[in-house]
Amino acid sequence: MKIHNTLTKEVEHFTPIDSQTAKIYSCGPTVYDHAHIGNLSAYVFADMLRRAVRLSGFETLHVMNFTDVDDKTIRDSRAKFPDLTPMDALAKLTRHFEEVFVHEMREIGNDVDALRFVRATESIDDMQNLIRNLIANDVAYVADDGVYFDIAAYRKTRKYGQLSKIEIAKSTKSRIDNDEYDKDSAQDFALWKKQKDGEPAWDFAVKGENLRGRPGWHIECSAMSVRNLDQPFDIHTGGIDLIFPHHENEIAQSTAGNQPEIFAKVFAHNEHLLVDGAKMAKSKKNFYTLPDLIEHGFDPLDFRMLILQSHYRSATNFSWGNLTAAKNRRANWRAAAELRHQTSNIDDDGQMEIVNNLIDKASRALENDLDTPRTLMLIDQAIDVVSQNPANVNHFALDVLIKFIDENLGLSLAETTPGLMGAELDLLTERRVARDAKNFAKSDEIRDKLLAKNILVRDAATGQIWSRK
RNA sequence: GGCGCCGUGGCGGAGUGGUUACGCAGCGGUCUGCAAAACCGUGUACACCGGUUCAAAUCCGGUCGGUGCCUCCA
Repeated sequence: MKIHNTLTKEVEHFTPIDSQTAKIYSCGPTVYDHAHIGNLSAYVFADMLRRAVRLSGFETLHVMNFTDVDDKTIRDSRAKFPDLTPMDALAKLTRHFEEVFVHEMREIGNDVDALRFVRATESIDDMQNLIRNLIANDVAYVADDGVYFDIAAYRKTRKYGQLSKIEIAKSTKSRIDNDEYDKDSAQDFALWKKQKDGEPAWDFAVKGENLRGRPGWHIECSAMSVRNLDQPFDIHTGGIDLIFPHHENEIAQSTAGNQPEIFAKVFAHNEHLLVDGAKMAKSKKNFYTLPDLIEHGFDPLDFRMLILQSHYRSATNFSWGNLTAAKNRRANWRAAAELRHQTSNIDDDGQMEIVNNLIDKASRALENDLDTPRTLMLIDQAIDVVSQNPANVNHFALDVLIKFIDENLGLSLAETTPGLMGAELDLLTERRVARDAKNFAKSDEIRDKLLAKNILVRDAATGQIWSRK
């Protein structure tokens, strides 16, 4: 398959380093609140990437972290659970939002069972070992308030700024608290922060001293990825906003001193989801969450369809109109899938051949840097072929198509298109009898009843066809 | 200021030198007892200016507009 690599700015052929299993690391959520739908779109991308890698014949080992200790999780947990110890409060808040996150991931069709989740708070030892190693190699130093990465020292043997071409600070040893940077240039960043009042903290022995405190953000991902995937691993994913400083710093931490020079072979970044042409962000308050969408009457999978309709490297604009378009498209796909319950199977080799051909093309599109817009176009064509004439549906072709869609696009078509239940089926039969007797008043009445159950009935030449709204 | 990205029909969204993308919406029609369904048909789109070329939405230069990163951020 091919994938765009931010390191080279090119679409490259991809094969796993060990030629069999692709090792993927995705920067996961900071679990202090609901993710907004822009966050979620990044995870749809990560999920689609893993599916495409599998489609092209490789196994995957896909790790995603929970950032469950940082400024925000500490701030909110202290505010919400002031009576608990800082550590307990932190755990209580973050475990809750982990559950929320996993639930929402499932709802939007991401295969969480194919992921290995890792908590930052359960990887503290790995982070400390990495930091000790950096200190031993003179690319990190202990300051009053914590341990910092020394970019100037790093640049003596390695290149800083592979991804972002960021300007480096002229003065060395310039640093600020809280992972921060001077306005115009990259500066030393915190690897470890000494405990402040009321903060959760871990002991950290460095050169006979206990620097009790907690890890910086960047070191979390460096430690967790390498611990679970070894180094170098294949693909590192994230939103484009993580290119600098987060991924740049991960590379620096993981390639400094006596460590391998390559951290990850490919960095794959997704563009942002926009609202009114601007980036969705918590600080701007211009964001929506999944519960917002559900409240407006949309299914989480409508959101997935919306994301798939544009390429992951193009910024896409979110609007209710666009979401409606995605919803309608998905409804059309479901209506086609529902034909498997209500039409006779026709052994039409022509349909099978066309569908197989389109699926082939769709596979190639997905393997070509996740060309989902093109994939959707091809699926639309296949849907047309199979559902054009309800009297002539090749069920085998339809099943093959549904399976392809569910495995590679994650739209849960089979699951979301169950057959009708007893009472619903009875109504349908009643209506057919009424219609046959030309009792249209009654048949229309039953049609309304079914509509009230969100079942739409239409009368094709071959009989009634239903679909769920 | 530094480093980027983008401007396509009503809304989204592909395309990257010459051929209908596609979806949703709209419009016209067919079928139907009727129908919100289905089916058929339907859009002289590519920010602007200049250049290259037999030919440009597609390449080059410029202009205008939007937007992202450079604090945390998917």
